Amino acid sequence: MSDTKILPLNDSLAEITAPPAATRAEPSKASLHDEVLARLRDYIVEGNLSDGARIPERELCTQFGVSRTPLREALKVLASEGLVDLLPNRGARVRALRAEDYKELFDVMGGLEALAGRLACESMSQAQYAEIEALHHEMYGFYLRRDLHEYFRSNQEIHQKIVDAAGNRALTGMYATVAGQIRRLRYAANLDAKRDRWAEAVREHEAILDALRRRAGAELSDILFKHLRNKQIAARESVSE
Amino acid sequence: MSDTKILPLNDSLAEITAPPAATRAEPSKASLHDEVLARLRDYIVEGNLSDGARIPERELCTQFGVSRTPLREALKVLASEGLVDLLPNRGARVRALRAEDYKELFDVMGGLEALAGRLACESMSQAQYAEIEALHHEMYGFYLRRDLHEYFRSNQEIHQKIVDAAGNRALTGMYATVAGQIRRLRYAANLDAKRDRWAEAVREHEAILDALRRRAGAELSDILFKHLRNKQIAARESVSE
DNA sequence: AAAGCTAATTTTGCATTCAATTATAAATGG
DNA sequence: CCATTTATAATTGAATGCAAAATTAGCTTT
Repeated sequence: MSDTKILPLNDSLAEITAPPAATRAEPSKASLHDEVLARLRDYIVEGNLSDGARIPERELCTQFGVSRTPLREALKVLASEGLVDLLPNRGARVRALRAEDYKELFDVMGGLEALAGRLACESMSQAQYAEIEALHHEMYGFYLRRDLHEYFRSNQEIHQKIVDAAGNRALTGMYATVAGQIRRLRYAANLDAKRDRWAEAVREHEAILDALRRRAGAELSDILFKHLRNKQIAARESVSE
Repeated sequence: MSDTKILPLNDSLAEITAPPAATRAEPSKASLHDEVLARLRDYIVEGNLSDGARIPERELCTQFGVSRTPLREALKVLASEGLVDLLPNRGARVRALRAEDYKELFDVMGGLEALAGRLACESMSQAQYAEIEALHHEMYGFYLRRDLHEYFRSNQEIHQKIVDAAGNRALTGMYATVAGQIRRLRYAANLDAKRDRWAEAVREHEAILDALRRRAGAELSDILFKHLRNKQIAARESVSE
């Protein structure tokens, strides 16, 4: 194994090297640790590494062009976020989530969105509501035109806007962490296979908007949790096919 | 072994050095990083360091008898948990939480407990319910006897048992993190100053138990969130005195 | 030739070292 | 005497070095 010249890279890791130039343009903005952390997290969240794949330190160091110290710090943080497993003396692996784990994460996401809805009802400004309402109508348009991709995007944006409207940074951070873990599962990919579920999801979103408008916190909380539960069930069915 | 002679310690940090011998007896159990992480987290959570206190690396290293590498790793993780702030080139400080931050954390805790209650209703065994019911009666006894300390302990145990009964490890972990951040505020310390609130809290716990028995998930979810809200209000009032 | 054992290589965990930034002290000028 | 500047010390961020553990390769023994 010749390690003096650039090695033939593991395919799955090849792209890590690509983006640094752009990030490097702004050189001393963040610490090396933060940069490595953000990039590695994105890379894992975006699903570029297969479940359980080994993450050899030395290789990643050459990819990122840093020493082992900041990389190891980033790995510890990612482990605490649940994205990687750290095996003693055996290195880091991308955490392999089983169906059971996804079920748990979905439920937590549902709980966090339920909370977000409740808080949004309490503190949301009229402008924030109007923004969500506009997004809802936009999303409905995509539904009518059967534009799944844009539907999905605006759907996600609505959910994020509700979380933002809660105005709770601790919640926002946790939501991002959980959403990141789940994102590795492209759960709604073949929602179109289930036309029934799509229509149902739209109806649920109408109920969400209605409760938001009436600022009915407890009710919205319940609707949002159940909405996420239905999403989860649909995801499980579509995966098992 | 490593610390043959004991250095002059900073007063506020002196106790950190105490427990290592016991932990050291079992040498290769955990990595140095994990040990330092756990001990430093406990130390901060238990409120031994004042808000905003500087955490000089070198000093802590001598306290723990480790080099800067594992300590810095632990600090990065604690920063991601929100327990410390990391100022670039300026070291770590115990994160100073303002009233606003506590309000946010309380709401998140309420949201997580609301979720826990809902999930517990779905999956809890009869034995688990019985255990909670027993704890509830025990707690009621402490209330009648005005034993605030034991009341508080069993109260906390009930809430933890509900979270455990949810059977969701992701939730359990997040709950622990949030509870840790809040624990630095001894919020219920002078609950006894408010006899009204104490009676009210007990009544709320009766409603919690009732909803649990009926496995009324959505209802319990709502009750638990509001219970935490009331706790929060009581805490704020008692602090402002 | 396969299974088991031993030696070499690699990889990890942690300590140490070095450079860069910040804090502190001294000195100079107004 | 105080403010500003300069020099020194301390602290942080990151790279390198080293010992222990683990993985791999090679060898022995059937």
